[in-house]
Amino acid sequence: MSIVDAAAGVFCREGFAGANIDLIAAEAGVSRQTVYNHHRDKEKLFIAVVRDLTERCNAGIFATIATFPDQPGDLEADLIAFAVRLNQNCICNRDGKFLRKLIQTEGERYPELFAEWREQGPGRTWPAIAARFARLAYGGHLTIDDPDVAARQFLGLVNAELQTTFMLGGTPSEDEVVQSATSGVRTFLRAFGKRPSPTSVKRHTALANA
Amino acid sequence: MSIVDAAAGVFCREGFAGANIDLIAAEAGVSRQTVYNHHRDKEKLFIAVVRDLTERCNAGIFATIATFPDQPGDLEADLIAFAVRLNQNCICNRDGKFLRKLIQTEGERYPELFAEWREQGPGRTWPAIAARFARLAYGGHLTIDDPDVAARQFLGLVNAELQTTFMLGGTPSEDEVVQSATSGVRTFLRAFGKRPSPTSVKRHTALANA
DNA sequence: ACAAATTTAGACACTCTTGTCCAAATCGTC
DNA sequence: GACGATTTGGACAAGAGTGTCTAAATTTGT
Repeated sequence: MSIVDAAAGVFCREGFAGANIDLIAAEAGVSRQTVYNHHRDKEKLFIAVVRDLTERCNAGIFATIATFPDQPGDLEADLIAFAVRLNQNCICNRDGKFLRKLIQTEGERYPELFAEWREQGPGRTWPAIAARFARLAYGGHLTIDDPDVAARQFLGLVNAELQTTFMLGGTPSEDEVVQSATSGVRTFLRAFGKRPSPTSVKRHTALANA
Repeated sequence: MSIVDAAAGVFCREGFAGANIDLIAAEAGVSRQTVYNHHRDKEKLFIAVVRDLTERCNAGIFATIATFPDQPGDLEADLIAFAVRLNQNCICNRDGKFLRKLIQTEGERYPELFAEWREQGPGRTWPAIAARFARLAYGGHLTIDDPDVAARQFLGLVNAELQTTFMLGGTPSEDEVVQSATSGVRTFLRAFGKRPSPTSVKRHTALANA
């Protein structure tokens, strides 16, 4: 395991102040001196860790966004599968857990560093997801006013059941992820889905609602 | 300011390991020795802080749940107002912010302590909110399958726009809270609200949906 | 005003951690 | 096998923090 990987784990478990360079070195399987050779001091090492996690997580998220259903066959099933992928590959995996925890615990101590994350992360991924929803709406598969809002609500819904687990730093089971995604997508489609018109493909109807 | 209050602030800012008893004493306006007189050691003090926050937050949440709209005049406006109250009085206030941060940062270090919180907090408040939604559904104002799921989705929706701010430990502005609650409730009602039947009061229709 | 309880300031021992230094060992490459 | 670069382990100084102790000061109740 690389030094940065080991450091990520220790920083997450112990926090910045509690993290011990000896322990990081031991978990990385190198001597303490090597840690200091590669990264001048504890703070530089921490910054390297966050940058590394941000990059890897972003890559994963964009790769997953690329699998967003464009020409849905069964929209419900496709969205559920997408939500599950997003959770399993980007949010519940090691990198996602670590990055989330570091942001929560040390975000206030390094405003510039995490402002960077905010721009590169949510600032780029949310619009990307919103664009995919806009495309579905344009194609007549959804009825959406504001794609940005819809995208954030989609994420809020499919993670609604996992909040407590996330808070405590736990990893939800595959079952829980599927459960939450399923009920989340169902609600999402009740709000934004087209009303049952199984035949028409190109009609771009807006359903008045009150 | 009491010792426990000062300790809450310092533990939140610095984390458990980084918190300094001298600093806590100074912010509380007492001598270090007094801190040790009241709370045997750092860990006992930390536990006292979490217990205190949990109690106060729970009290606030239940007080706010008591204002849940039972006989809604304008359901949308009533739910938005409720969501805003919940956020302002229980989640965005000092206690809420502190408790959330302590759970996120130290949750894994004190499993029993935070298991207690989980039982007393989400374990009791979520069902309470679900019960209020069930009542609205029973009264014919909403169409809900599973009130527990609906309650969690309601919370996920009205907070959907505030996630990033929460993550970084910030406090959303009143405007942001209202914005998020408004679009969240609108979506919630699109999914669970009764379809436009402005006259009938007691008809308990279930709308098939695909 | 007096006695008991509490608080205070400071000194103190102890532990832990960071970051540096250096000589010996190990590794990679030719 | 030899040479340069890297790694290693250990010692080390400096600083910071915890928790204890004590004698003096202050508060509290009566």
